[in-house]
Amino acid sequence: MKAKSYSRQELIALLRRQGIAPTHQRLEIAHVLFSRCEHLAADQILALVNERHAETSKATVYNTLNLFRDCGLIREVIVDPKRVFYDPNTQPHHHLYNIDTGEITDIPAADLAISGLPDLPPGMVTEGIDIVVRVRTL
Amino acid sequence: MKAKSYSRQELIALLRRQGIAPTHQRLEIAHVLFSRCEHLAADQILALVNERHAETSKATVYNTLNLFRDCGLIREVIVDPKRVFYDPNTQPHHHLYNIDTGEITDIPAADLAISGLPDLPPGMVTEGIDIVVRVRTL
DNA sequence: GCCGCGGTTAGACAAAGTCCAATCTTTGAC
DNA sequence: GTCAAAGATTGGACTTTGTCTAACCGCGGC
Repeated sequence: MKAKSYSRQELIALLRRQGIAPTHQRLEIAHVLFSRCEHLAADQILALVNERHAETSKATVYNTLNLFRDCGLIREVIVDPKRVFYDPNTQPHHHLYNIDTGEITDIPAADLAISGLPDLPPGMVTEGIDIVVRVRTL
Repeated sequence: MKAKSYSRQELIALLRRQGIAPTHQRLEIAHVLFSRCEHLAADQILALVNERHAETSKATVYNTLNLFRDCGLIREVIVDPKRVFYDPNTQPHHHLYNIDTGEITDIPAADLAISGLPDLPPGMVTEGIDIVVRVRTL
């Protein structure tokens, strides 16, 4: 849960390292994503980015999120069939999902072990293993 | 992977046991779901049910799937942000998801163990733990 | 036969996300 | 700094998945 506040220069460097041109809009979106440790959906990001003055369109938010995802800067979290959440934490970890509140919490993968997984069919590679612990409030 | 073919009477009994009135449409949908061991999305079920002669509407398919889900007859599988899949297998199990083909395969939970899960915050109960192994074809 | 109640329906609607062609920025070469 | 090419952004139309609604159907009980 590094709530690190990235400087403009750090964000620019972060994007350039992935070969991404650091446009104004992308920096705004990166700032929203990386300066807080939440799991945000596209519409929330759109709202946050345009909070002060509207300058980023819906299309750009989606383009940018997909770009960041493809570059491995962020991860998609698929727990709610209604919308995708984006996770700035790219460390191996899993999720606790509160069905009632919609709240998503990280579970570090470090101290977690899964045993007994079957062998993969030949010609397949594991992209990742996602564990979602679905909880309800009593 | 019981590819059991349920008789009409068995399906009726199955629904009645859950207090569900066995209407024609519900039986058709139950038949499609339980007579094959696949993970189907709502639109696929709609198409399959109306294959011979159209007699079930989109609204009824969605109503019925939600009803079956609430009664525990089927499970939702959330792996693809585009659509929910419905799983007639209610035994504890997890999923292998092929990102490229969209194919979903069951992983029995029996021989699988997870250790090191953190304690839940107080006042919360686990509804279920879903593991998704995302694979790619080489 | 008639009533009432649940189930079904078409179609309108909503929300998430994609696509497109026009326009604007960024960048690298000079 | 200037300029052109390449790349990014945009509004709005569109698609897809799923929900809602109000009318309608059908069946059991009387």
